[in-house]
Amino acid sequence: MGKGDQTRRAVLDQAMRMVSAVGMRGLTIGTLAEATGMSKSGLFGHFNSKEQLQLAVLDHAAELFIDVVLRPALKAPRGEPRLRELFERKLSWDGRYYGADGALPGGCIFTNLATELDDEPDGPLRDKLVQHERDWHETVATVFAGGVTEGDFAPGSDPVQFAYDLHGVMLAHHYATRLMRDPDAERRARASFESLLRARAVPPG
Amino acid sequence: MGKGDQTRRAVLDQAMRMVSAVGMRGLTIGTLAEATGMSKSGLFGHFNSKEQLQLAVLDHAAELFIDVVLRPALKAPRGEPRLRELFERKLSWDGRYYGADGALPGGCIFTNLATELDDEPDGPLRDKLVQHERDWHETVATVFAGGVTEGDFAPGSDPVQFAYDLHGVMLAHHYATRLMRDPDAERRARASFESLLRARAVPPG
DNA sequence: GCCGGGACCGAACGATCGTGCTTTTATGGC
DNA sequence: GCCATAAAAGCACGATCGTTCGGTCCCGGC
Repeated sequence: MGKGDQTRRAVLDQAMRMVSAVGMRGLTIGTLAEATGMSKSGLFGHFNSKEQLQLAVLDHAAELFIDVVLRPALKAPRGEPRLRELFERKLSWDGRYYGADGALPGGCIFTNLATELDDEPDGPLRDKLVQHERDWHETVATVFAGGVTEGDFAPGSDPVQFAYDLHGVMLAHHYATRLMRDPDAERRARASFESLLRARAVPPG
Repeated sequence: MGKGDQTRRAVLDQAMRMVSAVGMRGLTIGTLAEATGMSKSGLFGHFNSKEQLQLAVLDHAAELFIDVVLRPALKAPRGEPRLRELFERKLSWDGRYYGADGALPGGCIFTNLATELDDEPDGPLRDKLVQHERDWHETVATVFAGGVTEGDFAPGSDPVQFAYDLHGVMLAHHYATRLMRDPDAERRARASFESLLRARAVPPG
């Protein structure tokens, strides 16, 4: 990895942190340059436009998400254990572990971007975010469906509805943690998660 | 109501629309002036600072929310009917009715501001939003608790946990509608809502 | 040891930001 | 209809925005 890639990666790390806190609209090349100790033009040369910088940040975050949430969770045993692992890792991603003073001081960067970009006209940035979100929900639905075939959840359960509901739990947790600073947020999120599973428990008999 | 209040109100209406779409950070006095057909300085004179404009927008939105969601819903009969009315009106507020080409083309302004301001340091704007959100969740919890004493829901149900869960349903609906443009979003939200109630149904016997 | 190219910087651009000041125009009470 | 006052406009300010250009430094290949 040459000098260029190294700097580029460091810049993207810093940019990702800033975007998680202030969004794409709050990210400016000037403040990013200052935060990384570079000149505006020197930094700019790595991306050639702000839009390409934004796209690179999104890709960078997606890679991190796959590394620390998705791939490790998919190593857990099929069915309910894998679903629980996915939930726990996503919970950490949202707040406790990678939030605060971690890689994402502003919380889940995708959640933040979702509400920032949802009213934007179609474009490369919005499209990329939607694609990433689509992949994520599909993964959740697939993992849950695996739990159905494993006999952990009631047959006939709708995996898409489960992914929808679980995402609601995640969003509520993000909201309660970051805006409301509710110390019970994590406990409440776990309670909601257990309710979702209980509602899909295999019927007795 | 003098001329001043009249234009001020018209400006706030327009500002609220814009904020719902582009957030407080995306709202600029220049574009707001152009959208209302005024000069920057003429508009500025009504608020004397951008922060006061932002605070006024938040108050304006809170009044609208009380008018079209809260107050009408509280006229419904105590218990489950009142809770259902609250849910339906909040659903309309988020997307169908007041969204799109209505008063809030960018969807629920509070949801948008929640993710935009959650990482901001404490200040008048953030504090005001948190206060409004606190009031809202307290109302939901209280209305649900009324359902418990009415015998519509299982005794021992936790109203705060219910408010947390319902908020998750709302956030998931907002997300599915606005970012993902999921045509099934409303149906899924209703399904989630019914699940929340079913889990709190009075036990048989 | 020279040279080409990538990495980076400094300065500057036009545009737009929020915000003052001064002046003109419109309004409402008598 | 006059007149004090409120409302709106005009203009300018320093700062910052994304972006461009020309130059400087340093490192690897010949």
